Amino acid sequence: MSKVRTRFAPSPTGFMHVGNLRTALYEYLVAKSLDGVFVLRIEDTDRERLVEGAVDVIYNTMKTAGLIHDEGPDVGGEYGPYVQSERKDMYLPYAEQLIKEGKAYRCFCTKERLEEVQNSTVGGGYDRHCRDLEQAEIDRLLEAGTPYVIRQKMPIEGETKFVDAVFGEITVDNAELQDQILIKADGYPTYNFANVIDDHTMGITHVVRGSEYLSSTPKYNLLYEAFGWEIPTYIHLPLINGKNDDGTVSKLSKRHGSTGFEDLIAEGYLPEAIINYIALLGWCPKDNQEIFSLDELCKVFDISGISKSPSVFDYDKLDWFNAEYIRKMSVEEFAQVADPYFTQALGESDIDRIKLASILQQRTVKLTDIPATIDFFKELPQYDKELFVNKKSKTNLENAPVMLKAVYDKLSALESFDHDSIHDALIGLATELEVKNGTVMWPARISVAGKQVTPGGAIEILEILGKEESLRRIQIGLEKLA
RNA sequence: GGCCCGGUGGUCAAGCGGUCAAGACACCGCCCUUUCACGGCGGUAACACGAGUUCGAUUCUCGUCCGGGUCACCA
Repeated sequence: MSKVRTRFAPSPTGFMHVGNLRTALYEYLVAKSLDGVFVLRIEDTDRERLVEGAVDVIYNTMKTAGLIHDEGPDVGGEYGPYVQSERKDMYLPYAEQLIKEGKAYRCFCTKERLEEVQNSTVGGGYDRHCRDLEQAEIDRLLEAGTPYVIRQKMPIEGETKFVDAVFGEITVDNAELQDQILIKADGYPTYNFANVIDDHTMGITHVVRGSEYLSSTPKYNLLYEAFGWEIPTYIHLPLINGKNDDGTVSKLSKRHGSTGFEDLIAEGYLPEAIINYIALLGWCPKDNQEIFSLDELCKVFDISGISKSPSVFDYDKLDWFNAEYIRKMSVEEFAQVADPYFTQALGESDIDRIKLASILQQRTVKLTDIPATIDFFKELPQYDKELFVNKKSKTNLENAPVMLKAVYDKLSALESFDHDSIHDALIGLATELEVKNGTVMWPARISVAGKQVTPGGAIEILEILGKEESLRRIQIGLEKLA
């Protein structure tokens, strides 16, 4: 059996939709799980839609996602070129070969005529007007320089069957198929034609793509058959939908939230979490494991685990994956990915970022949540003294100032302001005063943070803030309660 | 509209003729606890519907309904 080869063939639009990324991921996994080769091909034949720098977006996405291709425009390979616009001269000869063999023909119909036919025919579509023109007529039109396209002769009766690795056997009536255009009037191949030529000449064995191609697959096969080429294994993937406000679902799009890989990264999601999540959107391992590194996926991925029914992209679940990945990091790693967000909230302050990271790591879901949760370190927010009241901690406006004053005295007497010293001092204070720990801790934490919900407890915040700033803030709290 | 595909809790999903129908996310409750989180424990919640086939259907067949896809000189 020949070596498995898959390809990812994106158009450079400057945007990598998670649906596309998921397709790329599965292509990668199919190849890697079968000891095969993963190819990147850029499909840029639509020159009107060319976007500056769009190819770089593709490279960057693949790289940060970890989907390393074995062959492609940037790394080369035996089957180049890997950019479709550089292959444009390859296609016409193949189409002409088909004409010679009587399997395709030149169609001189004008767009106007085609439109008319479209509207007058019951089912719409082309009427095969030029399919059997006299040779003399063809020669005359050619000599007159009449523009033409090249169409493939599709069978008029019967049906075409094919087997998809996911969806099983699918049958389509040939009557559904029109004489498809291979070469456009401008000499460029159509997408479908270029695709088949490229996939075959690049030795692609497994075609992995979205299920929107399911019903056009017979067209591809008829082309493979016309050339006498071996038909690749098809692996069609269920679509990814988004949930609308009214509860219905539709194709995942911007209205559902960020759908681009880069957008998700900008929103504070980790590449590994995104990959892990989308891997499970339409595929399930035998043992229901959920957390997978890319390497692990390569080992356990199996085509039989791909599902047929479409799925809904769930940001809540993505959040969970992201939080899981954050918690799995070392403090140092987390501090590193969080650093830009620390800076965003704190500027270039001298706060110990490792300490900050250590209290933040367990409670961070998305990196972008960080600034809002730590901005109080930079500046004590305005807050209402009612915050000092907490039933569970048994604090109220009467005892809070008493506690706070005691905390102030105790802390100002401390020589070293590290975690253990502060801990012992405050816990000791609670014991001394015969109150529960919370009764001391609550006012202390509120006074130094100025908000009800904080990352870490009073001790952690005090330590990070340092003695001087802590005392200053407690003083402010005392004044507020006075 | 024709054709193709799909339909298990709110979401992702296991299941492949006999199960009290897994698990995860979300949600709710309890515990832990100096807040929030983390962690632990528990809970609510599903086979779209109707006929068959069968001793027995979530699993097989057909129909209905619902959802999606596709019908380009776009990719």
